[in-house]
Amino acid sequence: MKSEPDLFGIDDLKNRPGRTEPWDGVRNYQARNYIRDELKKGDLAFFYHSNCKIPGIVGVMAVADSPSPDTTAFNKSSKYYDPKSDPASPRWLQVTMRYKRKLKRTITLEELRSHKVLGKMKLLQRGNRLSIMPVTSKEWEYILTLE
DNA sequence: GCCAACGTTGGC
DNA sequence: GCCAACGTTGGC
Repeated sequence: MKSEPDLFGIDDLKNRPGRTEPWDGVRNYQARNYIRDELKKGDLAFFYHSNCKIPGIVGVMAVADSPSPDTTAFNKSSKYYDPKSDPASPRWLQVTMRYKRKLKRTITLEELRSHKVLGKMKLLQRGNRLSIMPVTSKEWEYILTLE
């Protein structure tokens, strides 16, 4: 799961009360579908810093609840307001994420790209812009051995 | 700051 | 339904 450290980084999550944060504002259908279909309470996720000097994986977090409607879509004063999301049939979903730990070091995008076995990772696919995407268990375990 | 890649919008 | 125009993402 990507986030821009200038806006909300791993330390921001760590410093939140309860070390949790609602992951709202996702406005991409594919990412929405991953929230809806793939995320279960207790699942682990990498925290990825994007759009910054050294993009890469910086930590581990966990899904803290079940997916629920993203109510920022109904809030006219929210930057995530979406008039097409009907409260009776919410278009966008969110999930709460809980801080687990920081990696001992950042595993940079550049480093991830240098490992041939990770070549199929969604994150590394050309042109990928998804903010939420699956990691296979093999990829997960391999990446943690790099730490 | 540039720009490739991608998603969305809206005219037709 | 097509596709040009536009907006966004995000690495570099």
